[in-house]
Amino acid sequence: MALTEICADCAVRDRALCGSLDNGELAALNTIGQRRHVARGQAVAWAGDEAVICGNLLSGVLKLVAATADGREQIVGLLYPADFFGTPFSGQTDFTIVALTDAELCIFPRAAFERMLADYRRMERLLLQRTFESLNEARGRMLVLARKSAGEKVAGFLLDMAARAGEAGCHSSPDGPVTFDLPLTRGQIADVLGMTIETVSRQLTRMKMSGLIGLPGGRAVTISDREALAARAEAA
Amino acid sequence: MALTEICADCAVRDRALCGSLDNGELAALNTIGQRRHVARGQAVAWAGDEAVICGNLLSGVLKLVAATADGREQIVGLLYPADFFGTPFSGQTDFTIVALTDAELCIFPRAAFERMLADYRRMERLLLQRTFESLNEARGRMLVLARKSAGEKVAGFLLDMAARAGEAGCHSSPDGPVTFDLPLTRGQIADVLGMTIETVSRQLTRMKMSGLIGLPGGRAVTISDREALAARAEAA
DNA sequence: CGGACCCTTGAGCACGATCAATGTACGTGG
DNA sequence: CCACGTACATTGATCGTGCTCAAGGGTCCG
Repeated sequence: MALTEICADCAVRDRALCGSLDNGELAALNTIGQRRHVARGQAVAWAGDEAVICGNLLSGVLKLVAATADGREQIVGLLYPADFFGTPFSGQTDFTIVALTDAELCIFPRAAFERMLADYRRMERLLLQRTFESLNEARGRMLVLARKSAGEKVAGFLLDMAARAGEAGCHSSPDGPVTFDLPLTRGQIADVLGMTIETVSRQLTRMKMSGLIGLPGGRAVTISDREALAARAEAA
Repeated sequence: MALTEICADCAVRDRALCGSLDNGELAALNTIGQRRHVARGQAVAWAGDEAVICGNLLSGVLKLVAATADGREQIVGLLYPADFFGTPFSGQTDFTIVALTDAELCIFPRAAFERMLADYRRMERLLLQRTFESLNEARGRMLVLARKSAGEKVAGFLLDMAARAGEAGCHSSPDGPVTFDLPLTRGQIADVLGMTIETVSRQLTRMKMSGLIGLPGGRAVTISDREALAARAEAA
């Protein structure tokens, strides 16, 4: 199956980096890329290993994990469909990438991808822009991790997830109750926010008691009072 | 004074982004760049403002600051000579940039700089690589901020600063006591590490008591036992 | 000498981590 | 179909790190 055909039916065709390529260029991409499926929990890359691949995420969610020598973990980034992963020009990967859900990837050998960047300037430019965005996001997260309280962290996280769920499904109800499923377990939320599973749980129940949110069960969350939730995300 | 002359005597000529340009290209750069001096404490850019300039740091140290609505601050990055600052392709700056010491900048209008990137591919490539490095550093810092104890944070910070001081002066004494001046006040260290001024001070005196370091006075620090300090930077 | 700024040290407290028990949902095999 | 195992979530009790508030000392400069 030629990649051009694959690309034609690619779920993220217009949003991924390769959206900047025309059909002829996709044919070239064809020769070096391939699809791969990873199961939930499976690692895509290990911190410390040589960086041999990079690519785009087609479906599912990946986490980027940093860890201390003694096993403490911190999720330093989440990857959603159309996101690029891997570190071109870098000898080794600094972070472990693990699939949080079953996921589908479109991967390239790093060296070949770097040559491609040289050939397709629009793609390199796009990658530069995205990298700046990631950098800004990471820095913003540093403020959250270091200076925000548990309540602020969880409230802000819920708003982020609601925004992401909204832009996907786009039920377009700007206010009023919105319900969606969190793609993460409590433990993973804790890993993202730099807290413990118990504190996340307690904060969620507190917000339920205050009427800010509803917890219908499973991973579902209902934003009942977006205003108040936003206030809690900023309050000291 | 032509910029080419300026560039010729530029302190960071071989280390900055523009090190990738030849003399003819520097002449072009000449037409859009200019030097600027900023005093200690003075801001170079404000978070939320439109991003109009970017450039290279020639001398001094700058901080990149994120802040909450109610005034809590976090330093999300430090800039040293030869570092690039600013966010090309982004409408507004997300972080405030302030000079920690008197500093000298080489600044460009953002739009003009973006056009330059299009003309000089080596520079764009270099910027992409540097941005990836910054991203990795920011993510590594997320782990520190969220998961490390006060002692680990301070120990790791001292080692970082020692490494930086070493590569500048390069007294090349790999082991054995090394003495250098911290470029930051206790308060600024606290802002970098996500803690309070008091906790930083207490940790430093603890390390002095343990014989890991010496505090000769002023901003000076002596690394007496690098091994033990490194152990404390990793220990739980 | 006075004031500004930075640093150190102490006492007390609060937030969130830790330890522990129980509850809930789901899938598997007897 | 129910018993069981696993993984995830909730809730409680207790503890400790690091923040807060407060006082005092050092250094530099006008």
